Amino acid sequence: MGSSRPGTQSLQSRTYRALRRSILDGDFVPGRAVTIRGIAEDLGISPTSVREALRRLVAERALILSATGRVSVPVMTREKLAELVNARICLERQAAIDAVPGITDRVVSRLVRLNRAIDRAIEAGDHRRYLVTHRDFHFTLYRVGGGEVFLPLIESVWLQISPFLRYTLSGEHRSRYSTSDRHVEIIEALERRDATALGFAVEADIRHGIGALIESDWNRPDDAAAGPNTAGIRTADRESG
Amino acid sequence: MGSSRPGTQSLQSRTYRALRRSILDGDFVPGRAVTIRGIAEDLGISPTSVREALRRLVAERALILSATGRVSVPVMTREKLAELVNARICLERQAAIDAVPGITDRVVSRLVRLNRAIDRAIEAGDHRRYLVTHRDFHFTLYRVGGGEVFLPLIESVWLQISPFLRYTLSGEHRSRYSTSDRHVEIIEALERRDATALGFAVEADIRHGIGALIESDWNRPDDAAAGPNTAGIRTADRESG
DNA sequence: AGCAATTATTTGTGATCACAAATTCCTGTC
DNA sequence: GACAGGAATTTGTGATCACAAATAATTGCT
Repeated sequence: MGSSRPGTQSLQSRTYRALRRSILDGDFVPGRAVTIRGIAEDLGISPTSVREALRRLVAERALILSATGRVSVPVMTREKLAELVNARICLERQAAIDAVPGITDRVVSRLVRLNRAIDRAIEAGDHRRYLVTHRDFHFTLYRVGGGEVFLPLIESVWLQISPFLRYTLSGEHRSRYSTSDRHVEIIEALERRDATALGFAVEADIRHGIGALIESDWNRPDDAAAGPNTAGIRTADRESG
Repeated sequence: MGSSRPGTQSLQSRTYRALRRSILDGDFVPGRAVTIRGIAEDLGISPTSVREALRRLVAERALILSATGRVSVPVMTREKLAELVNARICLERQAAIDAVPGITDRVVSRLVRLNRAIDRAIEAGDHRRYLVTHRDFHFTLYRVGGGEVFLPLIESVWLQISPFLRYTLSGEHRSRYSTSDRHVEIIEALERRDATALGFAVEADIRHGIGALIESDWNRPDDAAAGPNTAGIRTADRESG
């Protein structure tokens, strides 16, 4: 079909993954307009696949569709952020608890390793690396409990938070972040296979990690009104991490 | 754009809504293959819009995309159903609790009215009417708490359960269903504005309503292998209910 | 200069088409 | 009759195009 060699995924799917990754990595500025043709040109492909990729991201609430059919990166509101935090707590606590029966020492040691990588990224001030490793830590845990149901739901919530998270890691916010402390609690609960403690640790991690921003001056002067996209969508095509 | 008069929604969006409604109403049999061209012919439109509508439903996990690009109605497994029930409990308990501050007597009386409509539908043996009113009852409650975050997540879970629910209302299963009893508990908790009791009532409603099926002989001989779609997709285009 | 009206451009929409992969149907063989 | 092999059909994919709505740019007027 089309022009794909066997083994190669569809162009639309690769486009989707590239865009999603860019969103998760914080390359999409809230408020910016995203045009089909703009991305199609950046990627050197026809608008067809881009349209489908964008619509998929709209369906996952990573992007929003205006009444006139225009796609853009959603702007965060306090109410929405509070709801997203609630959703994260609901879903991720349950996903973590569901993971407990499947936890092995191997998984725990991997989480310990990822946690060290997170600390290194924070110390080095490497935003992107922090986001990647932090994401990897959480999803490594949630993946243990199986979950063709919970994971997509959680991913949708992360996609909605990610464009906003960009702010948390740039500038003065970074110093307030001691996320890894809570990760240690998570790891300790896992070592004891203590589901209840794990649930509280996950909730605390989320609440302290993001919830703190609700009351802070996060609504900084927008670089949102900036021009059209070209946000450096990296086409690198690896399985989601 | 295209050929739509102003005020009319896009064809793709109407197609999506029609398909989603059919899924929620139980017209889609698990395992059945859904083809782009098939639906396009049924609806008398070009494949383009249908493809986008289908992909959106795939993104929402209402349908699944095989490795070869084929779209079909997912087949339920015990594990997945257990996960879906867990997800419903997580999300809907929270959504209900979030609704409590916004509950008015007017909402409560509407729920009472809907609950009576559900009972009537059960007595009359009207499956479709039962599904519609039952859905209306739950989402009327969840909508009170605002929620541009929780509602889409809950809708995704409902879409995943719906094709399976078709079984619960046909044949011998119906007699076991006394869903409305739990709805009364929900209403009583709402009248007292008792968030904690409400949470338990919602959980009980979900667990008893669907959870009972996990242990029952729900995996009846499939009419799944039946021919291509043409499942009577009703094109009626009203705002989602 | 400030603002409204008009023109030009951009952008989403949906149809059509060519192509190749996947599926189905038919046939021939054992 | 069951099954493998091959032709015919179906199906998804992605590009291209015409069109109209929406946005941006320009012009003209006060």
